[in-house]
Formats: sequence, structure tokens, C-alpha cells
Amino acid sequence: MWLSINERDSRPIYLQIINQVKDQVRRGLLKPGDELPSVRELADSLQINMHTVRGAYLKLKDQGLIELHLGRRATIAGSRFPLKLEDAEAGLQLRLEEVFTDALLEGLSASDISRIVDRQIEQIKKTER
Amino acid sequence: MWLSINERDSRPIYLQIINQVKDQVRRGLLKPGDELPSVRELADSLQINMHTVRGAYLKLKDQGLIELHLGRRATIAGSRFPLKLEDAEAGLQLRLEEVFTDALLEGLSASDISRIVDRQIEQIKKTER
Amino acid sequence: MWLSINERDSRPIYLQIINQVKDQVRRGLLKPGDELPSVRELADSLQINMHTVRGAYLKLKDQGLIELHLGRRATIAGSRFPLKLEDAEAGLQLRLEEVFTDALLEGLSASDISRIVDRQIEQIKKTER
Amino acid sequence: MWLSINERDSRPIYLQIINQVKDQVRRGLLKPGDELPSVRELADSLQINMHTVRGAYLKLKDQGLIELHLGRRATIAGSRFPLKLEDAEAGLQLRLEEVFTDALLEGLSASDISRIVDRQIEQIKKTER
DNA sequence: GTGGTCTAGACCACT
DNA sequence: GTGGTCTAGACCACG
Repeated sequence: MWLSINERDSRPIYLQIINQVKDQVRRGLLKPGDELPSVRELADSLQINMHTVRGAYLKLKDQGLIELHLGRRATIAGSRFPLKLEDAEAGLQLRLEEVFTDALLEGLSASDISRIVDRQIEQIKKTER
Repeated sequence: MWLSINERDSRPIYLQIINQVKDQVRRGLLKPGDELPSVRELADSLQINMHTVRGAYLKLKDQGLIELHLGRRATIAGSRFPLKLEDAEAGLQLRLEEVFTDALLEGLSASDISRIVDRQIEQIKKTER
Repeated sequence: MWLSINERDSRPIYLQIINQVKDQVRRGLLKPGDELPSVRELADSLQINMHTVRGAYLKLKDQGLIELHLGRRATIAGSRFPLKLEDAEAGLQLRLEEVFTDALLEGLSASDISRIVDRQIEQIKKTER
Repeated sequence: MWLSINERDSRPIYLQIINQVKDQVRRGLLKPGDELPSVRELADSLQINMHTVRGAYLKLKDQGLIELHLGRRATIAGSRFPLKLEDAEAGLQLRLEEVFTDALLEGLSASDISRIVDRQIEQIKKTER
């Protein structure tokens, strides 16, 4: 488990933790059953407060990504998809609209966007195999 | 100018305003020189606090999307791209990574994502012409 | 909004708050759109810490019962049932098994239990009308 | 004695043990005088910490359900009901209120609940005969 | 004024 | 040692 927080990142620390854990799960570096660092350990190594880590873990639990056990370390949850796929698709669409709008207003062209998107989707497909 | 705020949207009101203005600019419904409603008018019609509208307008000004004039209504700015394209591309990549990670963890496949993305990019290209 | 915490209750304070809010929603004393006391107000009136109240509100939000708005008070959410009814039924069965087992081991007979249960269900049906 | 612990169950391990012992007593699978596995045996077979098993046994003893003997295995106690029946009834009512409130908020109707409850009480009555 | 985030330090229950 | 709960006090962003 290697996590880091970026002081210059404007997003709150707990969100950075959440996103990094999600990322590692997506990349397959963390698999169901794997243990996460204890709240205190991670807080120490990141030089942040225990409660900040705990807050991040709690959110991850509520999203079904990890399991918290009293007296034991948190573990990656078995993957289950509580959301209906159509809801997930609708959510994706809304978020993409916003991202693309910002990109266009920053001067990128549709083909710029298309190129960047395709590159990322290629990478995802590689990981899927 | 038709704006609306969605109570059930988890995002703060000021962001909803910003995003809707951006969206209308992107769609060409608002063009450089067009007037926005006055702070007081918009606050009244949306039933929200004046400070909230003012805050949203200030952020839009900071992003170079609108111009504020003393005693006159705000207007859409002539389009300029203060960010370097490289920065815009880098920003886009980071945001896409997050959006795609979430989509994958919610059970969507790479091809699901690809399909949705392509549909949106098609629409953008139509508008661009 | 009248809430109270019971020092002698072994359950944590935040759970007592959650259960009382749920109860008031169920009884119809709180309806969608109604405002809850602010975190600080409730903390003051209950003589407990702000964060304890906030924790309770957060859980209620995650369960979809209330909505939190930045800078505004929390409100009761419009009722929506994210769980499939079959899941809700399965959960109810498990919880009932435990409750009934304890009651039996404490010396109550099946007819004792039946009597108590029926009385409560009668009351619920009255409220439903 | 067949016990198992469920990793995905959110309840602490010691409670799962307690509930399963209670359940087996209620179903008549364990009768007064029957021996329970030794603390060490159970800890080994469930792959959990000895202290956890010991804690569970201690709680069961406190509730009067089992008897602990120095150097010998624990045994199921002769059934006695230390609580007054009134207290047991009052406790049952409180717990049912909470369970029913949750069920209602999850979208179940009074008749759904009634149906599920009745089915369970029928089963209990069968066992009682 | 209101919620959002973070820090600090404490005590308890569970493993 | 580990998570669960609670308190206390602070600063920031939003309305």
C-alpha cells in the first residue's frame, strides 16, 4: 500500500485517499480480502490526523469498497455492484458532460478530447484482459 | 437566460450556476457580449441568496468567462484561453481518470464507457461545425 | 423537533439521534423538505459535541433519509427505497430471528411474543391509514 | 456444535458466537448439561483469537446461558429466567419498534411485516410443542 | 450562521 | 494494537 497526499492538490485529504484506494483497486493492486494499513499507521506515515484517515475509510465503507472490522484491519470488499448499470451510465454521462464542457471552454477541440479519451480507454482495455 | 437550481443536486448552488452558464456558452446559447441577469434579479428568480449569485459571477470572472462592469450587467467575455493547451490536456486527463475509475468500480465495462463517450463526442462535433 | 438523549441507554449517542429522527419520520412528524436543527443548535440543546451530531446526520444522509446542504440546514429527503423489497424482507427476517430468540430465552412464550407483535402492528396499520 | 463466523457480517465476532449458541439452545440442539468446545478448540477451528472466544463465553455466562468450570469445558446451564417477564416484554417492545421502523422506512408495508412475522411465529410454535 | 474539513487527545470495546 | 465513540477547538467555503 503506497499512498501519498499532495499538499498542492486543492481537494481535501480524505478525498485524495479515497481516490488513491479506488485507483489501486481498479488497477488490481488491491484485491478483495487484502488488508489496508491501520488507521493509525496510515495517519503516521502520511503525517496527518487519525480521524482524517478514518473519515476516508468510512466513506469507502459506505461506498461498499472496503469492509471495516472491529479490532481488525480494514479489508478490500468483494466486488459487488449495488447500483443498477443504467444508473451508473446516467451518472457517467452527467460527469462527462461537465468535464468535456470545461475542456472545450479551455480551448481544446473535439478531436483533442477524442484523442485523449481514446488513449485512456485503450489502457483500460489492456488492464481488463 | 434560463437557469435553475436543483435542490437534490449535491453540488453547491454556486457551482450549479457556474456549470449552467458554462454549458450555455459551450452550446452557443450565450455569445460574447450577451448580458447576464443582474445579481439581484437572478437571486430573486432562483430564490437564493444574493451573495451566492455574486460569488458565482466572481468565479466566472476569474475564469475569464464573463466580464463584470460597475453599475451594468455582466456580459459574456470574448473567448480567450488563458490556460496553455498542455495544461488543459493534463487537467482533462486527470479528471477523466477519476471519472472512468468510478465508472469501472460501479460495474461498467470499458466498452460501455467507450460507447457513452463516443456518443457525447459525436454531439460535440456536430455543434462544432 | 424534540430529541433527547438517554444517559442510561447503552447505545451510543449518535445512534439514539438516528433512531429518534427515523422514528419521527415514520410517525409523520417530519415530512420531506422539513428542516432539521443545525448541527450546532442540536449539539447545544442536547449538551453534546457538535461532531457527535454531525456524525449522526452523516449516517442519516448516507442512508438516504436526509439531505445535507452546504451552508443550509439539513432537510428530510423525499422518500425513496433504494433497497429492493426482497432485500428489505430478508433483512427483516434476520433481525426478527435474533429478537425472537432472545425473547424466548428470556422466558417469553410464543403467544406472549405474538401478542406484543400484534399490538405493535395494529398501531402501525392505524398510522398507515 | 457447529459454529461459523461470517466475515461479511458487520457484527463483531463475539456477538456472532453468542447469537449462534443462543440459536442452538432455542432450537433444542443444545440442552442443559451439553458441553461446549473449549476456548482453544473453538478459536482454532474458527481461526480467531482465543480472547475473542473467551469474551463470548464470559458474556454467555453473565447472561446465565452457560456455566464455566475451572479446568473443564463450559456447559449449557439449566434454563432459568433471571429477568422478570415484564422486563423481558418491555425489552422486546423496544427492539421491535426499532426493527419495524427500519422495515417501514425501507418500503415494506404493515401487511408485509405482518406476513413475515406470522410465518416466524408459526415456526416457533411448532418447535414449542 | 451553516456545513466541511482537519487536528488533538481521550477512553472504551474487540481481537 | 485496532477500530468505535466522544469531546474540544480551529479555520474555511458557502449562503
